[in-house]
Amino acid sequence: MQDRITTILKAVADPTRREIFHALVVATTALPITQISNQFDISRQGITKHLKTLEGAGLIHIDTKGRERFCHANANPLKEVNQWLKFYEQFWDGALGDLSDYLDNMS
Amino acid sequence: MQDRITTILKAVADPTRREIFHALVVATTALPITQISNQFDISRQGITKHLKTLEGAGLIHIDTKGRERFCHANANPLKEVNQWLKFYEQFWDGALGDLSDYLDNMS
DNA sequence: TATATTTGCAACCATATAGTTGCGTATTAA
DNA sequence: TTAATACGCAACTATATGGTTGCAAATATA
Repeated sequence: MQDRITTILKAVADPTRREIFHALVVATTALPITQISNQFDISRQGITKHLKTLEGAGLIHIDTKGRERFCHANANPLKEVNQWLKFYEQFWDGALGDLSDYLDNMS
Repeated sequence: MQDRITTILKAVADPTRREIFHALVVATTALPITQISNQFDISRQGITKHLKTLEGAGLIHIDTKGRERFCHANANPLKEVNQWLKFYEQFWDGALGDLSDYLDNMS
């Protein structure tokens, strides 16, 4: 199908998916799907689709217990993104917040 | 339209675009569009579309000189991705290459 | 046992995306 | 001046994506 890194990047490229992932990361406990979908404006099925994408990227794991399916985040795949980024670090300048950032945001 | 970080992530989520960006990053000189498209199997117009997406994300800049348009990379927007990642670093484990990575890749 | 809750599956829809081809135009070279 | 080169624009196609709804099945509760 596609690259692992591509799968991960596509997963986090969607803002809703990033929100879901974030909610799961900061949640102290694993959350069942309905409870997740209650936090969003889109339908449960919409959420389920996003969860599948996140699961496919390894960013969440789903645990079935009875009729409920508990989701918890796994940030490890992001290490791959971090590694991809690392190479380009030598090509960007300074720390965040310096002049070049200011100039970048002008355009 | 959409978030800056979303625009950047979507730009790099496509493998072809990552390749183009990489080629421009490692090129010592700015490259005209035709020369870029010669390095790929897709049409010049296909490349042009990708270049526009990259430009929209601020990852490249295009300089017109005569009939040619020279493209050069700008890695700075990746700092934003780096910053987004940073928060999740506390939730992943160890250095790259340790046991948990091995386990991540098993699934 | 009857009912309510949590979920998956499938079908469907609209739009975005990755790609193509054809054609016109500006610039450079012969 | 003619021909070749580099490019943008527009139209088009196929498929992916983000979202919906309806329905059936499994599990939990009354």
